[in-house]
Amino acid sequence: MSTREQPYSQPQGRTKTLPDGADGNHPLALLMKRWTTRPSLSASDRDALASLALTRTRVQRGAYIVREGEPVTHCGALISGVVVRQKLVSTGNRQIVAIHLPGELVDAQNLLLDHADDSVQSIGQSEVAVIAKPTILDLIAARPEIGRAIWLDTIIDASITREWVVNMGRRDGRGRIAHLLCELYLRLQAVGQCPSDRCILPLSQEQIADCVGLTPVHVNRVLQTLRTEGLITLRAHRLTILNWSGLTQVGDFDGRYLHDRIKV
Amino acid sequence: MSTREQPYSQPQGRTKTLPDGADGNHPLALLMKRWTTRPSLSASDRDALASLALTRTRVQRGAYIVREGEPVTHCGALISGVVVRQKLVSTGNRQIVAIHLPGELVDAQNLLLDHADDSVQSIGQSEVAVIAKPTILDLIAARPEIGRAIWLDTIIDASITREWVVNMGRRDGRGRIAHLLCELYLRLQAVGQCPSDRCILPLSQEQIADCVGLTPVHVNRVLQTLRTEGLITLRAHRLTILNWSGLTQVGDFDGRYLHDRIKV
DNA sequence: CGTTAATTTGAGACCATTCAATTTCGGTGG
DNA sequence: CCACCGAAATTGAATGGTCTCAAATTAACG
Repeated sequence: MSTREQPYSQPQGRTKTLPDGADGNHPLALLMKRWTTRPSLSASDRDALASLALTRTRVQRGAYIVREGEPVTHCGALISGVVVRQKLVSTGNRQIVAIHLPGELVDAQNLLLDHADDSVQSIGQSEVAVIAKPTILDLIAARPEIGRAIWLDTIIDASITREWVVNMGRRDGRGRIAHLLCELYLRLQAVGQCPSDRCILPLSQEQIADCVGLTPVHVNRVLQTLRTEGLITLRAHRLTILNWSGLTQVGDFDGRYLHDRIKV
Repeated sequence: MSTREQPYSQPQGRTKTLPDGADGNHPLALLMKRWTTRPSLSASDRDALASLALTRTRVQRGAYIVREGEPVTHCGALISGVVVRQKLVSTGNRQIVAIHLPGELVDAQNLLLDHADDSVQSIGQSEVAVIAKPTILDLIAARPEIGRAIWLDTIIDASITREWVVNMGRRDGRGRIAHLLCELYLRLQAVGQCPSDRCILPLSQEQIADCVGLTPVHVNRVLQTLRTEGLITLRAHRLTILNWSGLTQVGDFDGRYLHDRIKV
């Protein structure tokens, strides 16, 4: 529900340019790894990606990467951290419409639009590879396979959003939260953030509430029931799945809508 | 909520092939008209579209055009009628995740996917231009601008879906229904189905309920309040907007998320 | 180790659901 | 043209899920 996030920060104040490849990996390494299996990019396509002009930036917790209504000049690929897309309603309440994990494009859908129609905000601290819009559009024009890969990414994002509509429309609080946890667990696993049955869930209860359309108070109570039923453990951002089949049952979860965002 | 739709019909039984251009217009006329303004296709691109191999089919009320989980072999463009995308949950309840109007692609997102992840069902009777998936993919490869047009369409669909998430997550019944009516009114207007402040709203109250995540009973009660407050008239599928600014206020409606799906 | 954010708890009010039963409506055949 | 039928819309009353509004407790962070 929160509208009281971090105060709006100016673009120049929100990020910090880092030396390229500060951690020894290419900033787009996760993205390219993802795209080798499914859209199956050629080696030369991958080279083109690798030599793309980009700025590696660090985004502070709560800072905005894109603001609703702004003209779209850049496109971002998430390197590390977690980022949410969100919209505000007139009462000031917030609805999160998507969660982005490392290796995903943060606002590919804005490439063909003049103005962003939602905001992108960083949970915790994150790193983003920022690429100028014309750079990406030229790349797509020159290399159709990369264009297809990006298109496929937006299609899978859309599929996830549709499942969220189902989640909010036809499941009660228990189901919604269980479903969200199942999705995030699989997606975190796909990007190597779940060594075992436990993972770091970077969302607060208030942010979970903004994902599933409930109040933080009610999210709290639902999580307690999931805990006492032995389905999960969750505290201090550490989520453990104690009973996967039970959780999928409560959440009516079938991961096929995630397509290539999970390991099959 | 209904699971009791028309009984499942076999593909061969559900449609009827019509002579091409039975009404004097090209089946893709609306689509091409839409794409001349915004993605601004060239004349040769439009020619390529006009000579595309397609089958014009009539779809009976309640029949399925795509079934969830099926392999995707075709893509459809809606010529006339109204069609919904939907998913079922384990309780048997239905959630409608999108509404498609004439001139829109019905399952463009499935072009890059192996299996459909939701079903497409015809409200009332409709006509669809069915195009084989390889035909479309070849066209996109040969004419990147058409690929972009289709991509933009999927992006706008995704934007609408995100607004639906907001609608279900952060608005009460009144707001949800008012918002849906505002959206449909503008979109129907964009395809020339609203000569004045009145239009044909082809959804039953039960179908409205499945769009906004409520029960038909509650939709009925909400509609009554909207009527008694002098905002709308709605009976027998005939919707009249009596007080547009009042309705947009109740629905917290800002149509920018519709992008090119409305006339500006 | 203090300060702020996040989580937890309680009780009452309210929105929406459930489950029928009833009425109206649109279309059909006599 | 009327009688009829099934689908859609409407109504009622009781139940239940979720919200609201605090206040208290716990955890996170510099």
